[in-house]
Amino acid sequence: MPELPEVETIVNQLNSEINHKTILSIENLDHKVVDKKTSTIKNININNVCRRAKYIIIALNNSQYIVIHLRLTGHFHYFKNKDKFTNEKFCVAKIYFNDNSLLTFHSIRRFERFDILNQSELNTLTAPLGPEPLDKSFTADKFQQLFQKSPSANIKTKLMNQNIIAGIGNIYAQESLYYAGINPQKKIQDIPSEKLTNLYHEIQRILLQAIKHKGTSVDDYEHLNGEGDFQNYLAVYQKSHCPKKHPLKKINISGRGTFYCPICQK
DNA sequence: TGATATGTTATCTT
DNA sequence: CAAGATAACATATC
Repeated sequence: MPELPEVETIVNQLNSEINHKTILSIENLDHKVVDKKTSTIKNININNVCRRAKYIIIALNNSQYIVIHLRLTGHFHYFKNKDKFTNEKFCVAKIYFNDNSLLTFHSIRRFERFDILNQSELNTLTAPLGPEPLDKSFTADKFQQLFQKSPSANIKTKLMNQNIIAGIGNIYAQESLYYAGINPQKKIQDIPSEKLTNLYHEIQRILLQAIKHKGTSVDDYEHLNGEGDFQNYLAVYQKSHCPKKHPLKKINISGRGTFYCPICQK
């Protein structure tokens, strides 16, 4: 499932493939997933592609934004020649460019979102989001303060809450908790502050590492040109043993599957 | 065939 | 009341 590193990978690729191109038109094949306002996008230039939390934001030069959330199964394919496209399953939108290329968006579960927003709608969407974990301004001190505000909350649930800290989902929450040596069942108040600082550093390390590997390809994630390979470097997610060969436990926290090592994570 | 997976949001509970 | 927990959403896959 696409989290920060996967979305970041796709945004980087979109920037190199489609930035500053002109969108001729957008074909909307599923009005449940794709905003009907796509029909108004004709001969519009792309100013920039960026990421906020797990949102892909394509800034257009008519002061509108294409905002895409991949949720669980969303992905793109890019064709330098639009004629190379052959009817692919689950394609819900086709974006045609002035250089005869084509970007297709696919949604398997139809859980995904492809919206056309104006500036104020975009502001409303992003306003509640927590800080970006890789921002230079997001220091270890701020991380401490953020989490110690909710002493009785479960650490993993808070890590995955986009309004506390942006971009972390089920995979990277489990991985960073493993490397920080924190049992995912812990309440924040029961975690010593040195361990919280470790967690801060491990989050950044893991996210950067995963971006280098173009994300974790499990389930339906793929980027524009294929798959990432960080799944080969996971410590606990969907594993039976941790890197130190201890058997892992799988439990349920807030309705989400959670792998952890009872020996390494206290 | 029905259980499973999961990000976000709405709703329920404590 | 508010914080936290859980249900709902959709649907392909095993």
